Amino acid sequence: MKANFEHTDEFFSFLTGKASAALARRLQKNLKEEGIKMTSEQWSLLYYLWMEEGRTQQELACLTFRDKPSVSRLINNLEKSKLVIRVIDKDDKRSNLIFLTKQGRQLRDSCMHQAKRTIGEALDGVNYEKMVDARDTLEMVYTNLI
Amino acid sequence: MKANFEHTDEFFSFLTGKASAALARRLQKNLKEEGIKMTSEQWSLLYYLWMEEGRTQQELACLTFRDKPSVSRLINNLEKSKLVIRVIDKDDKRSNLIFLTKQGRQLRDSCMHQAKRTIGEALDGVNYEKMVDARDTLEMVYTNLI
DNA sequence: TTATTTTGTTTGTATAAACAACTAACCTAA
DNA sequence: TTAGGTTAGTTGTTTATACAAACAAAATAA
Repeated sequence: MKANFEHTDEFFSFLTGKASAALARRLQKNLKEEGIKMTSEQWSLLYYLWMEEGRTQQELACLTFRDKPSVSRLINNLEKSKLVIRVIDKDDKRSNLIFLTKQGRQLRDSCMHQAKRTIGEALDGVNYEKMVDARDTLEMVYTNLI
Repeated sequence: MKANFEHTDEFFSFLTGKASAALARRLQKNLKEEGIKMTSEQWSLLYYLWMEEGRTQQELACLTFRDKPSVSRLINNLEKSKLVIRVIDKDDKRSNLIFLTKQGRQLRDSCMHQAKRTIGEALDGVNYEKMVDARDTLEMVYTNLI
């Protein structure tokens, strides 16, 4: 069943994604305040490595909703910053396994702290259930478009 | 009153903005199917020019939540594509007034059609009120971060 | 085994973003 | 009227995105 939305402008803010863009900017700013020079995109990739290392680029691409070239280049920059390293998988020489460096591992706590702070700032005064609802709605939009 | 959200991952999808990214990709794809080579970013700027021409770059920056350099370069590309022209404001020589070309004006109907189609696809099966709620919640997040 | 397809990654090219630094035009106030 | 500040836009630099095309390793099929 397809809804009949006549008013494009009513959902224009979804097209722009301004809320998530603002959130990304704020995260980057908060990290910078802590002396951490890291983009929100790099953060989002490191997030999954802090949970578990040794993932392939393919896995990271799926997890972060990026295509493979984007992940490849993000990792280039993270390698330049000495936060991760590529290790060729012995069992499948096509794959790179991505590991954190000691330095990358050390950033985890302060980065997660700043992420929580950022989300706290974003959700100031926002009803929790409404937030969960919004997330679920966006999730549905996303699956519609995959 | 600051909410205490312990679980960062619960709101991770907001950080990524994957829904709006997917929507932007789909719009671009739908436009391409119509033979229109245009980015979603260009679309979002043209949208406001289709409503009213002769806006300044500053105005367009505010309307589309971009900074001035971003708008400047978007307009460079739109000029290259012969869709808009810059006209220096006689009353204030600092300002450029942005007008559509004949070609840019002609694209309006088919572009708007594809935008409505895209939104229809995105909102397939999504409850209208939930969508309005989600938009309002995101609006609040945005204002928290400005 | 060899040929074909699939999978994981990289490279090429174009577009766009943010931030900082800059120029030019305008305004205001001493 | 001139000095200082503001506003509008551009340019430089770095980072990130998408899509297409390439490449090599692995899996599959003949």
